[in-house]
Amino acid sequence: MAVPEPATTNEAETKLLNSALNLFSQRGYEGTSIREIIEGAGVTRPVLYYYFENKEDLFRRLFETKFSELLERIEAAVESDGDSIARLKRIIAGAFELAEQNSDSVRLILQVLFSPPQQGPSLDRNRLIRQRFKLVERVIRDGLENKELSGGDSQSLTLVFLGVMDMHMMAKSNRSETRLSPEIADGLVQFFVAGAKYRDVPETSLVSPYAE
Amino acid sequence: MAVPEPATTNEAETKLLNSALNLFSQRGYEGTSIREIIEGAGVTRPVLYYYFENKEDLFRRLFETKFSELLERIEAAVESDGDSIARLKRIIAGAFELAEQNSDSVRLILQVLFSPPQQGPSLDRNRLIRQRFKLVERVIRDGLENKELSGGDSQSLTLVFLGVMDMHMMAKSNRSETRLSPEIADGLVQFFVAGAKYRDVPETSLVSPYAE
DNA sequence: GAATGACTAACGAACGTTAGGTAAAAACTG
DNA sequence: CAGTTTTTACCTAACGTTCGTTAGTCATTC
Repeated sequence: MAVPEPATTNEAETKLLNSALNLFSQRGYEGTSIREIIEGAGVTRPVLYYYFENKEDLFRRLFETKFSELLERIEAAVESDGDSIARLKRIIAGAFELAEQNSDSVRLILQVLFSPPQQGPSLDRNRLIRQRFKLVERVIRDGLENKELSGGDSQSLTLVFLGVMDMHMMAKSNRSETRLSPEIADGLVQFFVAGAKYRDVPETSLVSPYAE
Repeated sequence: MAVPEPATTNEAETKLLNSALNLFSQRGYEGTSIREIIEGAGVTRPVLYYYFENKEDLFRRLFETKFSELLERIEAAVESDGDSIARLKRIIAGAFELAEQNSDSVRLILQVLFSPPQQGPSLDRNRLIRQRFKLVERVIRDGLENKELSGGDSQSLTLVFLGVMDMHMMAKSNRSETRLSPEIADGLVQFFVAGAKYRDVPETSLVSPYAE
């Protein structure tokens, strides 16, 4: 009976989320006012409070959506077929693809992961960091078991891997001309594998950087 | 008779800078109010405006001091003796040492380098990023010329190097139990050299991530 | 006639900043 | 070197603005 397209019902909500993504990713949480968000969305203030509890709720829901997108991509790569090196390549390639498609989302995510501990709304940053860490670590542990990788414990290697990946996404965030192609993703993993394999020094490891 | 200690002349200014470092590094620029800063320093508000033009001036002067400390350390390592691998080790070891000694400073620096473009007071972030980038790149270019390194252009390799270094400093910022020892610094450079050397793929490079 | 989705208008609190004043030390002057 | 002026280092008290938030109202739709 009713229109079978409730997709376009929350037009105002979508506009608010888009405006919020744009502003939050560029200016941060405290640097963005609710007045700027509603202006960008072309609605009035009470409309925002109709769809969202408050500013923090808006930020949290926005962030959770975007972060889930990234996690799902990584998860898909982790559970994909092939050896661990191929899966590592897919992890980076997927993240790079997201950064190319939706650089605002990636900037928002990096902002949260790398911001000072008490900045912005209180969300469990360490949990988020660990979630992503664990996914990548699983692949690296597989690689160590199959002797595709060596040269350190899984935690140290994961930290290096994420460092390389994130620094490139950060470069893309800062300079949008930067192109993060799948070829670069492959090259970085080759780099990583070589470093983890041919190292002829005693293994070094951090004291549980993101352990459980 | 009177206490002959004029060393404590700018006592209030120092207290303000210390309080500001503590708060800014933990909560960010917008997340910290002038009232919190003066409370932490145990002075009144006009005292802050006596020593600093305004909040932005306070932040800028604080940041510039701390960032210079880091740059000077890197510079010293860049200009030190030995092959480029030894110098790369000293760069990381120096940064790690600073992170161990003064984690607030490092957190403040990382915060500025990695925050979204329009957050906080307007300071030329790309210039700062480039300054540090150039210093490291010089050593890596030397390494490429002397065949101590290979496997990519100097810019790509520098980006990887900084990614590995920064991710570890970030880990320290998030979890202060993390120990960033000189041994770990050495291990990371070994990793880096192996990755840059034994890679058997065509060289890949980004489109000028932090070129001039 | 009850939700839904929007509006105008205002709220108190917190923000960065400043006007205006004071006690003591430092610098100058006859 | 005594007397005067200036500067230093702080204070109390308030300013105007912006912040996030909400009470109250009103069409439109089901």
